[in-house]
Amino acid sequence: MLSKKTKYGLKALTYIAKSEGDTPVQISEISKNENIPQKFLESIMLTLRKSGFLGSKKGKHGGYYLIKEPSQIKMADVMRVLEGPIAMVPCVSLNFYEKCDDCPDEHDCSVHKLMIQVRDNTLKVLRNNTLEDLSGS
Amino acid sequence: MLSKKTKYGLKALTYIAKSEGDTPVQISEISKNENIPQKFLESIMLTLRKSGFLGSKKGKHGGYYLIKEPSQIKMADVMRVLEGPIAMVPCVSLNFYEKCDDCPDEHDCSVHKLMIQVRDNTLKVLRNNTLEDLSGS
DNA sequence: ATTAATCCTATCGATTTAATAGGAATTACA
DNA sequence: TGTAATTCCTATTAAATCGATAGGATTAAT
Repeated sequence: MLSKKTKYGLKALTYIAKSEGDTPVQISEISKNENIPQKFLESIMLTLRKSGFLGSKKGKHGGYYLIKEPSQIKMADVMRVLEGPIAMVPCVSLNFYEKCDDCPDEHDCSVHKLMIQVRDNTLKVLRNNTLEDLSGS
Repeated sequence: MLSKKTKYGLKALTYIAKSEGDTPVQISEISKNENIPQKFLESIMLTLRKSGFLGSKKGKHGGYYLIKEPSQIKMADVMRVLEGPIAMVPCVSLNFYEKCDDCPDEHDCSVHKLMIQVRDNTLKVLRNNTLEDLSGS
């Protein structure tokens, strides 16, 4: 299941991408229009800024803006920051690999084999889709 | 993330499929060979039996056996029983659909569009793979 | 100054997960 | 007939995670 954090984060990024204005977009505006609890969204925006997807301007008339072109923001990268690993088991994760406690040899594990296929197909989608694709009509 | 429940369940099914004997396979045997806590595995086997994947024999020399041919057991079906929805958001789930609280119109939701693609690709893999594929060398 | 915004850390309650406990029911077999 | 071995069933627990909130500190525009 996708966490609300990720869902809200994706919606917020899409909202900003669609805004296209010069002025930064405020949390309160996104919160209202996308029905996201404001305080929760605050913490998500903070994460996205610290991960290099967003820039921010503080104080009155402040807000958030994209740092890169929407077409350069891959969903796979956003997902990794907000949701964590894309793989369904750590032993097939490219960026968050961990050995399983119970598997003596993961090359001989049926779950491993299946989950590699799932990962590859999910990754294909998430690498192909950029923020531009999400925010396009 | 795949739950341990699902992971253990898949491993157990694979183990039984590989056993090929006439006698039912016991929980204690699976538990030892696959490093799965026995009591936990008990409850998982119960679920798999009640969902129609396994039959059981009680008492001494009892155990579990497959009811269908491994080639007839689709991973998508097993996953739905053990893990729940395959979709990452309920609003794109085929079998567990639920409307989102925050979306006035899900056809206008960027997350929705993306997650449909993810679901379709995941489903493709999970429908293509049967227990036979998992248990084959 | 005042107002309006982001920034930051901590915390809380609810839910889910992984696992365990403790026995009841059933069957094989000596 | 009795004992051991197994599945069956329900309840409980401990830990982790999730969604959200609290309360201010900091910064900038006017």
